[in-house]
Amino acid sequence: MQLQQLVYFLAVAETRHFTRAAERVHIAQPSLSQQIKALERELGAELFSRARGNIALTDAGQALLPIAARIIADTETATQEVQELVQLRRGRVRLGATPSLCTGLLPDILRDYHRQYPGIRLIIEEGGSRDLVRELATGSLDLALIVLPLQSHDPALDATPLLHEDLVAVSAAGTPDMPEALRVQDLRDRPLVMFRRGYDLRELTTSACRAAGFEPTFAVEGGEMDAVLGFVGAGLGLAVVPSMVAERRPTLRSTPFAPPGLTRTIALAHRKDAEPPRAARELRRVLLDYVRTHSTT
Amino acid sequence: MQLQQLVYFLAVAETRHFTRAAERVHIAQPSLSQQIKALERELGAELFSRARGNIALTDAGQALLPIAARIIADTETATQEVQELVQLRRGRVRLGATPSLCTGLLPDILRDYHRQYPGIRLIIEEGGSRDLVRELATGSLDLALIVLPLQSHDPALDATPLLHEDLVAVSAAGTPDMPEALRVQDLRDRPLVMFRRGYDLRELTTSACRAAGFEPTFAVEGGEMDAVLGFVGAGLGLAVVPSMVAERRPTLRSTPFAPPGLTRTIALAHRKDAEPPRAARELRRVLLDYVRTHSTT
DNA sequence: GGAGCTGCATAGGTCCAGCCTATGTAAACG
DNA sequence: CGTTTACATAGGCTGGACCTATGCAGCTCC
Repeated sequence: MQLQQLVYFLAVAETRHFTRAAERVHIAQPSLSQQIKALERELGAELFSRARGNIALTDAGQALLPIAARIIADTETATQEVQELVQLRRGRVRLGATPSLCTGLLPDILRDYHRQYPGIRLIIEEGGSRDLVRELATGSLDLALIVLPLQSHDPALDATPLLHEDLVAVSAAGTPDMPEALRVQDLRDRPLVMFRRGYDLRELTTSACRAAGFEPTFAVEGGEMDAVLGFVGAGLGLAVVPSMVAERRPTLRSTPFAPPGLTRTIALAHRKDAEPPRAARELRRVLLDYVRTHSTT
Repeated sequence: MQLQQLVYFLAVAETRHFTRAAERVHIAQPSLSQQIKALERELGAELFSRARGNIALTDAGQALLPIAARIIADTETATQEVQELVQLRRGRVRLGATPSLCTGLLPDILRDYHRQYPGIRLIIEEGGSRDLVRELATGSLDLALIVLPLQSHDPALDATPLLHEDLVAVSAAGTPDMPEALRVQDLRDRPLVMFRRGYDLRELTTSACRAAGFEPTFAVEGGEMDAVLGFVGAGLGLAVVPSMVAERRPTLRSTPFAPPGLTRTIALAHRKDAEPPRAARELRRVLLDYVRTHSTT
């Protein structure tokens, strides 16, 4: 008995037609006839009654059918099971994240993940949420940490909220007139050091100002997180950044916002339509575990 | 993937030894190494860790092991299931027969058959020839004992004449004016107890009367064999039944028909286009044997 | 009714895969 | 350090799985 023969048998049983079954399994019809005949010879029983135009299973065929189907299904699960293991031994995960998360949250998590799966290459794409969402959609990312809510709400994305980040204002150590807590409208009189276009923090800050009734003024504009913090340290102005980032720069003064404060929600997103690769699912698990463990503390 | 490869894999997994595994499956050791390697290549993962003298399953191998074992076990049950059908240890026969045969001929034959093949379920369908022929054609019966000639002659049926039944007239014990032998035209003056529509005996009797030039009159009409015989016993009239049936009711008076007599031919029919299942072929053989043996006596 | 069509079976040829033997190689052991 | 053990590799052989071409039975359609 051969697995191929069982596949052929199933094809004939389903199509009730030798010629069409042969097409389905991509062999010539005589080859299929031969193989079915060989199987019948080995089992010592006819499997089909070959009435013209009406191929039907004999009782022997009916007895074989469920077992053959299970065998073939098992071969597929077998390869799949092994594949999943293989994919965790070597492979890659392409993860997108906002710059602030790349420096804040990710290092610890990626260290854990890499310790568990040293064969998996980690490919990090740093960018704003909008870019990341687009790359998720095109399939050039497996997972992405993005900021909610999504501007371009894509129903094909599954986004799980992960954590709420407090935003704070950072300023140079000797900046005068800094209150204990800042209100958004206090930013009206203070020039800001603003990130380049595309940063989620830029969108968030400007829209918060507009909601408070004014257009923010920029002392400097453009640059990544590091540059912005550098400009702030040089006294060019204030910047609004996640508290997690501010904590890593003790030389800068960090001022919280007055209640209700300014927060943003980070979510973990992936395409809904395609199951992510095993390595990516595993990273997702590690991420969710990490956040659940550390948010309770 | 090949079934052989899985067998080899299991052998190595169990013996933890390539050379001994090769002996067990009766191939040379290099062939086994090759096949295992081929399987590993196809799955994209090593299945064994080849430490000298200590062959062990990798995690991929462990994942494959139970599924491979199940697949191989399934192939064995598959052949076994079919074998059992072939060897008539298991299965069913669906046999159609006219009511008179069910009480007359069948019990003995079915007893013989069941003694020989106790694993075969016997499913008996009682009905008139016309119904039985239709069920043969649709495949809901394997074999049927029917009355010849067929009204709706179906060329797709193969009907082998089995035996000629003599028909006799049965009457209540005290019925007056009963001759030694009856002619069909004698029925003109005598009301009949008639079977329900669909009974072959009804068709046969009425058409015999019509052939003799008159329309029969019915004292009662409808009912199965038992009821008809009961009505006859109560003196409601005569009925025409197979002699075999009449013999089982010694309380009734049985009168033969004058030569050439009234007979009907019972035939064993099955579909011509599809070979009947093995169990049905065997029942056919038993039936023919029985009739041949007992008709000579 | 025969010409064409459909659809499975058969015939004959090709080629690859699975098996073989012979040999290589690496570890273990006295 | 030779010997043994045991798996891997090399290269040749053969059967079987596949192919194309053809046969043949039943059906349709003019």
